Amino acid sequence: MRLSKRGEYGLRAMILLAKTTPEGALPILQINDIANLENIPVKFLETILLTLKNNGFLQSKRGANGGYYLAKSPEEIMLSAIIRCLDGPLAPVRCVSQMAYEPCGCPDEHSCGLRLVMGDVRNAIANILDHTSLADVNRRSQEIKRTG
Amino acid sequence: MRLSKRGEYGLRAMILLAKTTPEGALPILQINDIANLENIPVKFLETILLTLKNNGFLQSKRGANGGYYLAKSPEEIMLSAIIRCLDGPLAPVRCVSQMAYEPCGCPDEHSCGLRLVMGDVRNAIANILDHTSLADVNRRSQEIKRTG
DNA sequence: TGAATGTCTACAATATCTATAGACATTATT
DNA sequence: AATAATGTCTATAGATATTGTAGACATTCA
Repeated sequence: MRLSKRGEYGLRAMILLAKTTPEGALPILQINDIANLENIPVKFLETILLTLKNNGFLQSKRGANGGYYLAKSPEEIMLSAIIRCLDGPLAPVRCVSQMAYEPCGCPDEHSCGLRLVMGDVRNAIANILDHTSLADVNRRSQEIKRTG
Repeated sequence: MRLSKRGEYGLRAMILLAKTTPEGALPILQINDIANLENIPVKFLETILLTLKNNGFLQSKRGANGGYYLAKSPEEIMLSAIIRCLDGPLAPVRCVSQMAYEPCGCPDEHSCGLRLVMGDVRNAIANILDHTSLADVNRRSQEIKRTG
């Protein structure tokens, strides 16, 4: 039930970009800066950000003073979408996956007890991650910093 | 966020054993039978059942007419325990794991937004799996069979 | 023009997962 | 006692996924 490093790094990078996006600004960050701040191997981060870009989460500016910035507002980017992009389905087993369903081969999938429970688990995970945006994450972090 | 084959096979075997445990009986099943019924590679299942035995989930009888049976009542065996035994921690990241905590290296773990969200995810998963027993799984399956 | 950046593809290194091999120990049955 | 049926245990092979790197290229700014 684990988030990969790719997924974790991607999320951290996106959260950082969202953090530095105050009000409709265009807060561009360079790969190197993100890598340094978050302690991520540069070349690995490169491929992650590129994937995120090619899937519409980021935009970029090339050349000197280039960098990456969010393609949408931090309010609109949900954690579930980022994780699905980098790590694949949220579901613990394919036979309850929305994005990558596959039959699991049990004699009666409809009444398979394991499948029913794993469906609940999938929903529990998705309910959180589908409703948590990058902005939510940073608000929550800020709130802890204020209230302890 | 995926359940491994080992985890899945182990759960299926345990659920099957629970299914055939009606009332305080000693319903012994052999590796071969379980493997055939659930379509699991025999030698792989061997190692899984052995692990489950060595961790107190199963008991066994050796020799001719031997086999495996549950060490406790199906009501008492929770899915979370089986998964932790075969697949490791439920938590998506180590820094929110109960059974295998590790610091993730962010500057302030206490206020790390990602950690807070992943903590919620961990709890959502654990709340389901800690409260679902083998007996629950089979009851649920039965109910679907009755009501459609 | 040159330096700073992102783009892209391939690949290397490592880890993990899945599965199998095979020698051994125990028990029931005859 | 002999035999066959079973579980026990450890090692390891094979496949796949993850993590990370290399390097040539394209674009932009100054």
